[in-house]
Amino acid sequence: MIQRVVLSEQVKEELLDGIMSGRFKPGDRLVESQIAKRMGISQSPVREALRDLVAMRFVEVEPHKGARVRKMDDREVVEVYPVRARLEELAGQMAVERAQAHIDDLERAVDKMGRAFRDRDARTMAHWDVRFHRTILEAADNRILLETWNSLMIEARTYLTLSNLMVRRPDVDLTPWHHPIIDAIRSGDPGRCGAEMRKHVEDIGSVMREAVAEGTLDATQAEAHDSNPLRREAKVG
Amino acid sequence: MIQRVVLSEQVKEELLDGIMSGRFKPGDRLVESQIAKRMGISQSPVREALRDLVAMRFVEVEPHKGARVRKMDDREVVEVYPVRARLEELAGQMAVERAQAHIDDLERAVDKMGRAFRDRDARTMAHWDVRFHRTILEAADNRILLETWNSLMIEARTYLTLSNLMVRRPDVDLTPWHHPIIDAIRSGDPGRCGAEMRKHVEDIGSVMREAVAEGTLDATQAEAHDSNPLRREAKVG
DNA sequence: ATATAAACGCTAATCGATAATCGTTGGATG
DNA sequence: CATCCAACGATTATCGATTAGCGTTTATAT
Repeated sequence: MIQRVVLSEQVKEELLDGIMSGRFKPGDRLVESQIAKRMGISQSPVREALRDLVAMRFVEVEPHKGARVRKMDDREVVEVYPVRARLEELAGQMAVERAQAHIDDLERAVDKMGRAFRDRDARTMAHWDVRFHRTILEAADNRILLETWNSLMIEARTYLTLSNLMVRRPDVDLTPWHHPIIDAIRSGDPGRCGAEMRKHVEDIGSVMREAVAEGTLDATQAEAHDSNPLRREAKVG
Repeated sequence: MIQRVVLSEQVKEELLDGIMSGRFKPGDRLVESQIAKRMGISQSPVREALRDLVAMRFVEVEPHKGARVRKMDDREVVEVYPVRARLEELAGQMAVERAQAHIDDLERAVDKMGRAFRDRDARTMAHWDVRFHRTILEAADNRILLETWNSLMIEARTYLTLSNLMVRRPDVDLTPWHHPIIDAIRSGDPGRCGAEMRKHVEDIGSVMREAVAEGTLDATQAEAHDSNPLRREAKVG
């Protein structure tokens, strides 16, 4: 069997895609042996992939009990925004100068986001939304900052946010919220840019706080999760 | 063989202790088979432990080449402080109220820190220093914030900082730098507390920038690392 | 002496099998 | 009928062995 990269890496990608696409829903069990059989490999690489996903916080395992897709509880959904806000504030301040060269990228991302909104395609929208933010994070040119931000599972969370919003407030489009940031970058003022970034993220945080208050998150997120194992026990493989 | 926790977890602790204590130095190879043999177990749990440590960024692996203790390069040493500063600023703001109940803990930590300084014991000093900060992070009562902060390997970095400083500026004691934070908490003013936290971390960042500029970090850190494998190839096991 | 190629040794990556552990099910007992 | 306990089935955790990849060294030729 010819392979360009290590198997565990391929498995990780596969599972990640499954989680991000919603094929595996929060609470679904990820049984090593079943995944291994389905992919025609042994358990070891699957196990390693799962461990990686645990580190990335997409999956949780209990020793001797197994792995399941992690459910973001309400608390966590809300708690991430203050953290993100401060990180992106810093990024905005640091990035202003270097981001000038990427204004085209940023505008294109916003454009794609708008199209995706009109297509009611939350997944694509999340993709470009994250791309927008990541562009600025990268321009900040601080590896630790970027890695820290990446560790927050922004893409998965953004997808959740947007798909929830698309159901709950079908007419609200977050796309234009990005324009003040681009303007701030154009102005070249680090303080302003940081402030806009922070405000932007905090505003999204407010939106999510509403969603949690209304209790619409679970519905959007996990039809899958059910604490009663007799009624539903998702087996994936 | 009776065991209370999974083997891979024990291995992880063992290796972590080795890294933190400096028994394994940056650049040292961590050979699965040798560690396994030394601990009298098979390679699998060792492998898993290494993967975990990679996720924690204490170790790096190249496919088919193996694992080695990760070296913090100068850039990374400096880059972490702005990030930490913003996270702790947020923590300070959020924690003010709840931290009131922990002022005793904070003062005790500072006290222990001071004693450790007089004993020239950088390791203990780092321990209590981190404990001080972690107390505030926990009081902020935001799991994501705490996890994010934890992911920055603060303890290892602080140890590096303090042991470097102890050599380079034997008379400089960072302990009193913590008092303004305690005062700020006493005042109950979130803005002030956040500001003090941020300033504190940024000040330490400045100290480390100096260290890097003077090029004294490598000496403190890794006598071990040597890019020429013919001259030195650390084998651990 | 230098450059190129083949072969070797070391180590990680993967495999297939076994042991350990958990939750449940079914039966025995009161 | 309710309760406790033992055995079972499912799944993970670990093992020992095999396969594959990389780096170096040795062999060969120029």
